[in-house]
Amino acid sequence: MPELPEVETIRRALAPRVQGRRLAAVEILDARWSRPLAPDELAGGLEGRRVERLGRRGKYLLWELEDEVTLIQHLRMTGTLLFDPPDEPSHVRVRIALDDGHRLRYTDPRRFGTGELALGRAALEAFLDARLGPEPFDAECTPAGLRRAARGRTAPIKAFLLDQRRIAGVGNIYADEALHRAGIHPLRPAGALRLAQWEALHAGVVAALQAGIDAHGASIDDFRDPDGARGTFQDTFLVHRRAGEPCPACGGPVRKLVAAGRGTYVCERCQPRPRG
DNA sequence: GTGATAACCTGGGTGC
DNA sequence: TGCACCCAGGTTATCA
Repeated sequence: MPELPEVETIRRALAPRVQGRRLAAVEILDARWSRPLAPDELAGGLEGRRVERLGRRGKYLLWELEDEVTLIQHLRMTGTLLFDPPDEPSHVRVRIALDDGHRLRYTDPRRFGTGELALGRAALEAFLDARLGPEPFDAECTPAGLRRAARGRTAPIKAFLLDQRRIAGVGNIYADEALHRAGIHPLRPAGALRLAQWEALHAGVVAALQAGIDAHGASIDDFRDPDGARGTFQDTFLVHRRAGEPCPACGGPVRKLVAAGRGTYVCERCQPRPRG
């Protein structure tokens, strides 16, 4: 599941290969990907333009093209970008040919991924600002700021972490791993956390995301980098998808429960369940 | 405004 | 072996 570290892994691998190149041809095979624009309409906005920068914001991959045109790409559940795959992969939704002869293939078995066009800097910022809170690694993302955003909230902290408007880039995997690092139960009401807990959680989020980036992402199911290689973060998960196994910190059992409607993994010795 | 839930979608796993 | 069913999850829309 591409979360911030997986998208960053893709960005780092692709940026030196696409920056400065032109999108010679763009073929969109799935109208779901480009809607509300028709495939030809979106492809027409991209073709011939030079890639000035490949950026990222939260889980969005930002293809910043000349003339202030940006392709805002979200991989959702199973999206993968492959660079010069040896064979034509299955579930190809978009084909891109670069002007130096290299090829990109966007594959997405579940077809949740999206590509949207922003015309102009203001449109891009409006799109992102409406959907995303601060980047976890930025100085503006602070424990005190998160605490303010959560004030009065009774929803579980896991739901708060998954809400991209509160903090950008955290998904199900990294929320579980961050909460375990911080010793906080995922069902604890977000508004009930003390400042010291927010400090621990902020540090846990940053540490989990950085570990994911260092491992080139987590490849539980579909994630592959642009060269088709798997990430290794799944090999060092503390709790996520480890139900029934001993907690690496205390040896207690890792349990699976549902929080925010998502499969959630917790060690209730390290992460005491809230009373009531 | 807030929180919970359904819907989108398909491959893989499980049970019969 | 084949079929039906369930589950996974990021985001958005809808409802209470």
